[in-house]
Amino acid sequence: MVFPDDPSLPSVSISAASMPGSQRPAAPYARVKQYLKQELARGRWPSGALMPSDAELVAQFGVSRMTVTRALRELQSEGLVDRVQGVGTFAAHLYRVSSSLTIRDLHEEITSRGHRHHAEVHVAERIHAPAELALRLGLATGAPVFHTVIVHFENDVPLQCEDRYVNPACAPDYLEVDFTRVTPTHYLLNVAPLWEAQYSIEACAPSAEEATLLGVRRDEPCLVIVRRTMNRGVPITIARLVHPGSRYQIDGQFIP
Amino acid sequence: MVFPDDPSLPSVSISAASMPGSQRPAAPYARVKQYLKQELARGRWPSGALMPSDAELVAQFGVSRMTVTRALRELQSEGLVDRVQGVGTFAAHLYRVSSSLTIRDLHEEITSRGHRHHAEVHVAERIHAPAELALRLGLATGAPVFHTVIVHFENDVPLQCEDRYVNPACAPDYLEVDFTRVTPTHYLLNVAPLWEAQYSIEACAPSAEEATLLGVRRDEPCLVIVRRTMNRGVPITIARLVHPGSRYQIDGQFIP
DNA sequence: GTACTGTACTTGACTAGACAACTCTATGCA
DNA sequence: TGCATAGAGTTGTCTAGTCAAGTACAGTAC
Repeated sequence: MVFPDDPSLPSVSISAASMPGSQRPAAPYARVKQYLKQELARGRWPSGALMPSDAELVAQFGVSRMTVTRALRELQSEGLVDRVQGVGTFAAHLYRVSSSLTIRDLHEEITSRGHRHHAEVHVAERIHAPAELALRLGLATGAPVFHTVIVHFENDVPLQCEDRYVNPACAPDYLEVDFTRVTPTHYLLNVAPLWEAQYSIEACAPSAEEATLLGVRRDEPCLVIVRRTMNRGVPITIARLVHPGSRYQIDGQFIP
Repeated sequence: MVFPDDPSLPSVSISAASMPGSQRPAAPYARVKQYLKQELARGRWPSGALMPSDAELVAQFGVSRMTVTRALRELQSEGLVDRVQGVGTFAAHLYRVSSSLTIRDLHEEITSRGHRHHAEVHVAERIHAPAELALRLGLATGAPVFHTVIVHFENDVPLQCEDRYVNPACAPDYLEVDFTRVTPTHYLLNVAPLWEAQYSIEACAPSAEEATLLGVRRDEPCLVIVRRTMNRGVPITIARLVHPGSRYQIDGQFIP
């Protein structure tokens, strides 16, 4: 993906190789992939249409089947084609736009903007889980659970109120951590490196407590992310992240 | 370097294959991938640590290098490892959680929930682009632009107010379309199959007009998605999608 | 000490062929 | 007509090897 994209026709690899400006001729699998992508964008195969078979592409490009397969497998993982064993390769139905949403560690996000980040810890306690929380953390009712409420500031302006419950089995010394120096996200990523996460994003008004902590009015719309993470099937943490709507937005992009 | 501690001998694929419930023995590349994923989750290789080389994995699993390469390439594309030519494979720095956010066509999303979808077209016009809009659509100031305002209903409840500007060059007959039958998203995907998209998600109060169209109060927090899509560098459309916070949320998940 | 060089090791990419699993269609038989 | 079957075509996966390109390090000449 670092290569300059190759607008030339797929067959004339010679010209691409002898281009004065081009660094290196594109790898064969990349040429096949680029060709298919371009023709898809051009509308050559409408949604659901049958695309050339492996064998046809092998003949067309004069490469081995492994090379064609790699190009098609990557297109498949990008959601651009559907392959059905025994049937063929089809242009994907693009009625959904799937994009990569990166939820970064807030500290990293703020400092990468060149701003100052600091945090205030308002609650750091060990409680007994009420029924609903216990259920969501996969614990017994009344089992001990860690609870923190932390407000994060960007250049001394409150940006996020983080209300978090943590399964003690995953992070026994969670409450020992100095959260003015390390964010819970960062700490938990070290304790349990790989996650599965479910999240929801919604707009709603803050609770009275959240409004106070964030220094906003109760009718200020807030962007709320609720995230539940698990490691190998074991729930780790549930976090409710509340952001003033006027100060925070999520940006993303999708490049096919 | 790796031989001393080897807790799980990967050679015992027999047990997995002879499991009564398991359909089929996992493919070799999947076994390699699964093994590396599991050990990464276990913390065997901390962030940035050197992982086994291709050759070591070939010897360990008794498979060919193409098989090992495939497993590692997929892990790389998932962001779990970093490979550096001439140096080796390293456990990735996981200080960010990247997840896939799928923005589906609203009609498909509603009907897949088993609900009814219908749309009301409030504006469908051809205007002359003011300066800022023209800039964002890559056109000259005053150039013609299509503009639609459509409200989408789920079971007769307003769910989304869609305010959209379209580049006529990409969809000359946009205004001819019956948007009570086809959503603009769906139509534009047929006209221009492949997208690059930029979007932002934020919480804010609706405008007076939006509040009226959606049947909510002006202080109801709304989830607003602004999306700009392009095809091969040409801007296609800019859409502002406003949803009542009490009726809409974005859900997503991340599975490593 | 410094600069160069050769060697070993690493990942990147590809080939030619093989077998398996699956789907669809045409054919032959009852 | 209806059904079973054989064959052709497709994707899924793997092997055993090759060459290329990049990095790191030890040894050597100066």
